[in-house]
Amino acid sequence: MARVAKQPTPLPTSDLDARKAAILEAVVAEHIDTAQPVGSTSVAHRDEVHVSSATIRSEMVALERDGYLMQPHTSAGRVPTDKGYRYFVDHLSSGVLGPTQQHEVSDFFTSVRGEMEDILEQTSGLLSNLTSLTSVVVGPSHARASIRTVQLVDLSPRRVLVVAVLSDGSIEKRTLELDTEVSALDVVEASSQLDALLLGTTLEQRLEVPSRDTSIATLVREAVSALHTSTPTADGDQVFIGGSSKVAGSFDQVETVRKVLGILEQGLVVVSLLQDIMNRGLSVAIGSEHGFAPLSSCAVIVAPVLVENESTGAIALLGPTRMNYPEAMAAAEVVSRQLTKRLSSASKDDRG
Amino acid sequence: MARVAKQPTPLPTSDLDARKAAILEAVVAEHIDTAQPVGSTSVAHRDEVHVSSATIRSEMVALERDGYLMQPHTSAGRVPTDKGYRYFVDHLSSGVLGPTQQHEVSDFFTSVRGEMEDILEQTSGLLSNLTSLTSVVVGPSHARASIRTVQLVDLSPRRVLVVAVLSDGSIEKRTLELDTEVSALDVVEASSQLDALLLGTTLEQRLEVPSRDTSIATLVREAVSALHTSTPTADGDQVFIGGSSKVAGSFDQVETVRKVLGILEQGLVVVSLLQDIMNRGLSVAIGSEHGFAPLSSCAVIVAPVLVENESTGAIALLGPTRMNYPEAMAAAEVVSRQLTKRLSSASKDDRG
DNA sequence: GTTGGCACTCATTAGAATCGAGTGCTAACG
DNA sequence: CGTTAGCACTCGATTCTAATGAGTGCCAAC
Repeated sequence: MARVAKQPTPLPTSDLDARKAAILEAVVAEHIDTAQPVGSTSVAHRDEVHVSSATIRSEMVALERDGYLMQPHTSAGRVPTDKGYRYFVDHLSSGVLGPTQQHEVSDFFTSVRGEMEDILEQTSGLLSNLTSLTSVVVGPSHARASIRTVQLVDLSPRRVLVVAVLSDGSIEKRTLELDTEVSALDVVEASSQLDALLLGTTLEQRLEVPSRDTSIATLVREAVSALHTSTPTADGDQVFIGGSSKVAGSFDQVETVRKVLGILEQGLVVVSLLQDIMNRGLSVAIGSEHGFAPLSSCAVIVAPVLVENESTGAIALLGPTRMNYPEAMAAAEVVSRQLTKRLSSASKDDRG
Repeated sequence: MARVAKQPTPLPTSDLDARKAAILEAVVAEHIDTAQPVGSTSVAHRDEVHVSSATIRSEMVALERDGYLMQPHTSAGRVPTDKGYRYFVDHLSSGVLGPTQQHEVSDFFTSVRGEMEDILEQTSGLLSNLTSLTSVVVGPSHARASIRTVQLVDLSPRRVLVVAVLSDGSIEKRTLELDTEVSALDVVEASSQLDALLLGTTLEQRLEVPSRDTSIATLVREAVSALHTSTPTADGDQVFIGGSSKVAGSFDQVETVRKVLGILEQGLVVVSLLQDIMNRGLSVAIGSEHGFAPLSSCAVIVAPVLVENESTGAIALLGPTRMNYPEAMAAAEVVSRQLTKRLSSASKDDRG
């Protein structure tokens, strides 16, 4: 009972002796390179271990028995299982970005300009370029940001635009379609009432609006309720997907490509998948680990994007389970750090 | 030597006799259905023509000689060439949407709510659903819209947000990163100066800004220049792409899928392609017609979206050259009309 | 415990035979 | 003269078989 409280059985599934680990590493690395089942001799020719192929073979049957490897069919090489990749990721891989790529990242972050949305979108492209994987960037949520200013703009006698500027620099807008015409003066008056009313609140806060019946009061009420209604599409979150064409380079079954793309099209599904992975404290979800069947041949790498030490956004990489984990994880890690830095410096002294 | 003058002659390439046309139609229709080369007997069994397969064969050699059909190899059926599709589109296809789809469209447009961007994005999804093709929706340009309001919002002592509301309800924002701190009062003052200065102008108009050296004047100057700088990403145009997963369903070569997706990722390329097609007065560009080699196995259907009788936006469908033209063209046509109607009713009485 | 040797497995490849969809040609027919 | 039935022919696709060889598991020897 000392430290042998695993499952019901005390099999030391989480630790392999050094040689098994080395062999597993070799198999995974080789398979990532070649996308082919790898045999005992190819492992012997690498320099992770220096034993004969026969020895490797006998170790491999052990690794297969314990669920780290599998054979597509008798007399084929071995392929890592999800569990095998998991061990590789947890114990073995320690990737650093190549110097070229390091440069690419720092060049990017020193030169990128413009609004947050643009930066996030371009970051997504950067990640995808670095790794040849599809990337997902979820922008920081605006839920916490408070309202700095609200303004009404009359576009036409019956159409009024509500524009709210939040403390994080983002903007929410809603168009009101009115039943009756309003005068420009009423709009101005309602606008300043609104501004006073909402200043400092967040979009999530519900608040009591005096329900008088003047046209100005009606206008104010409608504007408030419109602002508090989230838009039908993205739930306030901004999702940027980069390099979806990379999906087609990752799988050779066109049907798999179609499925994965179909999922990527549903932004909300992707966001909640990432949320789920992060909630479970993972940074990598391999194959069946994320419990999302249509993506069972994919692995997802997630890294949080912190603002004021809270994780509000995320960057993710999506690719086949046989992706280059060290490289991809390193890329995600460094980009996440840089992006966090960028966003923090932008928000560190906001006037809430 | 009587009528044996083929090439440099006034051959009536643009008109086929009725039977040839019927046969061509049958071949195209069948090939759209089956994606296979179609033989003389399958044509004979359809009811476009009622002649024997032998007759059809001899007509087919003529159609092939004239470039409407081609054989992948001897002893295979015929496949339409781009020219064949072109004839089909110009002379033969006359599609109407099925009643179910008509309903889907009108339901959509009666129930869709929200901001322009959301509507455009959802329209893109609708089109893609209707046709099983990838759709591109290019939002109306804001170039013509005049400024209704400009406001400065101080986010932090050194960061000021410029928010411009345009007459079409769209918003442009720029963040200014200042070298020196500015007071909240200065921001307010600059804001009202800006508003007065820019009201009624468009983003394209360059205007003289008095270059005094007060901190307020500097702020105003920077704000104006920021607004006049277009964002690095989309050139003011908004592009919405829907159903990119449909690409994977349209081609069975994964490499083709990758190429097409790669192009779709470059929004600007797509937009200029659509522009080019429309400039040439086409509504359909088939295969090599659009002169864009990477998409030579694709056809593009474009329909303008009019605002105040000017074409400022566009909707497009992209698919394999063997797409269902009648259906796709009908869908593009009706959605374009509905969208135009929607946008016109929204802007018809804007206060410029 | 490690290794070389060896028999065995089985997907993949190559080649040969066959099939058959579809053609082009020709002769007969109305 | 246009249309059609008949027929020989072509050639990709399919099927089958045999050969290949990468890779394994086992065992005996080191």
